[in-house]
Amino acid sequence: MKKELAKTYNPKEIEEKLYEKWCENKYFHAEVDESRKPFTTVMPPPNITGKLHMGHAFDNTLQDILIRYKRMQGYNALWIPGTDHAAISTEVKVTNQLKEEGIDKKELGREGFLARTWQWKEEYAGTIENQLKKMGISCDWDRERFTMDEGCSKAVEEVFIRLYEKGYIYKGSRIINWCPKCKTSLSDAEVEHEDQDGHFWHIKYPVVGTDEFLEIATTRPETMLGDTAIAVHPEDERYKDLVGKNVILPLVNREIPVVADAYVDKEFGTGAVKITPAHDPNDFEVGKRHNLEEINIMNDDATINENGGKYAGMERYEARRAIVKELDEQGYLVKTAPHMHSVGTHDRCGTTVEPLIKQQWFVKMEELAKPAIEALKTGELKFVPERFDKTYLHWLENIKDWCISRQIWWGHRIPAYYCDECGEFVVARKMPKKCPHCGCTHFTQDEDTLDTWFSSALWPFSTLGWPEQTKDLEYFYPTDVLVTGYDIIFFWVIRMVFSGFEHTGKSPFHTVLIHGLIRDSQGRKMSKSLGNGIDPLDIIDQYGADALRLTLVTGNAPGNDMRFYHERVEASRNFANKVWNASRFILMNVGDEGVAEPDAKLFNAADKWILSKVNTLAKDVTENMDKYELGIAVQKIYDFIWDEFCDWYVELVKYRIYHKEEKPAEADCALWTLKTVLGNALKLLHPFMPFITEEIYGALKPEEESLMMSDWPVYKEEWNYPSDEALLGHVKDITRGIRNMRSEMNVPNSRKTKAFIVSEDAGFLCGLEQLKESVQPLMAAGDIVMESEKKEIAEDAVSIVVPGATVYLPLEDLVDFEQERERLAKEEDRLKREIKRAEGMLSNEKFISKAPADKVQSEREKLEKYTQMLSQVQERMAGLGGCVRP
RNA sequence: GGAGACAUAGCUCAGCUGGGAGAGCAUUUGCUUGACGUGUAAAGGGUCGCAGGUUCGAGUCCUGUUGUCUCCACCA
Repeated sequence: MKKELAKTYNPKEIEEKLYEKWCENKYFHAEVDESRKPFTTVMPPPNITGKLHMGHAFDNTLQDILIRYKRMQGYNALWIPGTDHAAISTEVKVTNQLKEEGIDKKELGREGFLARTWQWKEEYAGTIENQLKKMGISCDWDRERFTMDEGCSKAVEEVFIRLYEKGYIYKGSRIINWCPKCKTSLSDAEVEHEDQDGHFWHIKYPVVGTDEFLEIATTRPETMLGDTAIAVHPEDERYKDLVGKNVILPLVNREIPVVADAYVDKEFGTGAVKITPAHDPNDFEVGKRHNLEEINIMNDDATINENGGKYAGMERYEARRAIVKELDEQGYLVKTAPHMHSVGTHDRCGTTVEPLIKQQWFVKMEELAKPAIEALKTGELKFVPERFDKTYLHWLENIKDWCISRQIWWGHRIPAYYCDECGEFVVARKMPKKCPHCGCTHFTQDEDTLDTWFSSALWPFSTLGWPEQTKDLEYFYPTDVLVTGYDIIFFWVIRMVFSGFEHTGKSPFHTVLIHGLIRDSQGRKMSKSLGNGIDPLDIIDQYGADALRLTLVTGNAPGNDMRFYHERVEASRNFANKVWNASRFILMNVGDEGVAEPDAKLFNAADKWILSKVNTLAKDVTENMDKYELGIAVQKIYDFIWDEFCDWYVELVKYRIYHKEEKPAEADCALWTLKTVLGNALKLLHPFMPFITEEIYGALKPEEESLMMSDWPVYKEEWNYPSDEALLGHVKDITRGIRNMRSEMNVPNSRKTKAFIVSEDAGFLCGLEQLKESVQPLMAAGDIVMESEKKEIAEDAVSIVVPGATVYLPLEDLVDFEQERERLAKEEDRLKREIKRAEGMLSNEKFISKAPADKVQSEREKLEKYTQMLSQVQERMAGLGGCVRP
């Protein structure tokens, strides 16, 4: 049953239909099957905070290419999709949505808020699923997961309890990053440092018992309300006498000691530092060393609390201004200098983070990090490209304990229960019956939830059933490749790796394929605030999913960022159209009844050449795919289809097709080869452009069920035809030479000329003879005359010298002999230079002795070739000499 | 302060383990050739940032240098 294809490719007509077919036939679904090898990957779960952006399209396209490739290779390919609850981000979004409706989140209460957030989740997870489907993503929808679904939640609870029981999770009062807007603690990774213009305020403190002053400098004067010491360097001569003495804290009028601590940099500022243990991580450490009091001066919303005396109730920057003003009025402010400093901000809301001392839950990282470091060193885990090893190792080797508790509602609640009587807590799977400390029977669960990355860290195994030892887990785990952007190596990749080792004893994947960011045409990050984001669905709507996918994977090296602009998608769309039309031509000619495989002896050189080419292409592409060089792989396929198959083979085949009646056997060779080579090319292209390839393949081989489930092409020894490749190489050289000449001389295409091809190579002439009719139109030749030596060729002809042959085009009146002579002289010059170069290399003894034999050999061959060409040119020039026209 | 990346044709970028510089777009000029003008044939355009080094040979490896960007880091 033959299908008619439309004149231009219209993606909309086929994409949805094909995706439905794939789903209906369960092609994306994988089950345990011991007879086959699994290939597993888990999708980095997109946040349910909104629609997918171009980065997601990129990430998922790469994964889809790999999974489709492996599926065709015969692996039992499993790709698990899902979404992430994105704790803080989602909570912020829902809170804002409520605010717009005039509802305060607190009014709703925890339960009400969670119910509302689940609604949000349903809506957005649906949108995301839809978007992924439009992109052609072949993940197993039957296994779609959510980081807060039952199974993932169970895994989270189990991990928390196990880590607690092993002593890796502890509750402690430590200085943490606090977001005053979201009113929650944050991990170090969630804090972004940005340089801001600020001030350096120099303040002098009276030294008790003297009339001296000690000058310090600070960027955050409001924190002086919580100062409990001044620190100087122990070897700082300037301040040696002051160590041990006290100073008066201005405004507050508290006496605080001067301590010596090596943390202080003598060269920086005044060399004396105010110490606020409750509001600075370093000061906190200094405070611990010197047993200093920790005075918390701030409320959770970053207003000053009752410890701030008369500043209590003021917002932090308001307090700063008031304090500076007052210091100035009272003569304590020495000077104010502009100062650029780094300010920590919350990566989700941009609010300046406040370091505060809080009771929080932490994961002790040192031990957990060890196997993750080791894995990279032993090769159990590798990054592509390798340079990300350093990023990974640097982070792990300097890792600090992970603050995992968050003071928000949307997330996994911490399984710790506090006794209502004595306040002691119990970590347990269920609410305990009786307090082991006091016997009380009433408990309250910890209000905090876990960092969103705590659950995504378990994603590669929680989605396969862990903590149960399921068949899925046994068969599909460890997964194979993880594809993700370099921006979440710290957040996610590292945490998955150490979690994998800790809970399953294995690395969760052997390879991490890292990609970059998609930027706009000017190289800027796509962001909501800039409004420069491009919606992948808009692109799909305009150009089709395949064009989008091809754009995302072309011309990009792993790990590098990419600029996205319409011209690139247009180029991809044009390629899709090219494939479509070449296929249309083939389908029109192949006919309904199909073509039987001809006897190999009947193939002509062009057939063998293209079979040989597609054969090596399969081999090369496979190698590139295995090295994750997807951009190189697709470039080779693109070049093959367009430059070799369409521009040469299809053209070379037309003569035989149009003369089918006379010589049916020859036409069949052409048709069979067209169909076969196209089929293989479609297979190779399929992972990149799944829709168009599947559609065409369905028309080309209606007897087969599906392209996506067909076999990946492998190299065949019987399709290796080196001599035909060489012959076609010559034919192309000659054709290009003729076209070039005609173009230069402005010969209209309608004017066909004879072409005399003179060569001493009988084999070549014989091969060419076979292709004569096929090749004639490409050379715009009315006839081709082949001769072993120059005979009766009109004097008024131009000559084209190619390796092994000279071509004469009798262009009669068009030939300007002066011009022809000049051209030949230029050619002679060029060849002489080439010969000189080759001779130079070959006369270099070191080259002969040190270079690989095949390089030396190829230089010799070049020398021979050029020498021969030179004599052809010179012969022609001599022949021309006798007939100079006045 | 530490680490990394990039610097190649007018623009955006490829170039894998070193062996005569490539693509797409843009520009110029032909072509209604029975799949495609979303096409086709041709042309112009590069001291591969700079300086050294290793090598028979460097866009590719090493060192230094300049410029741009990114990440990490507690300099108050």
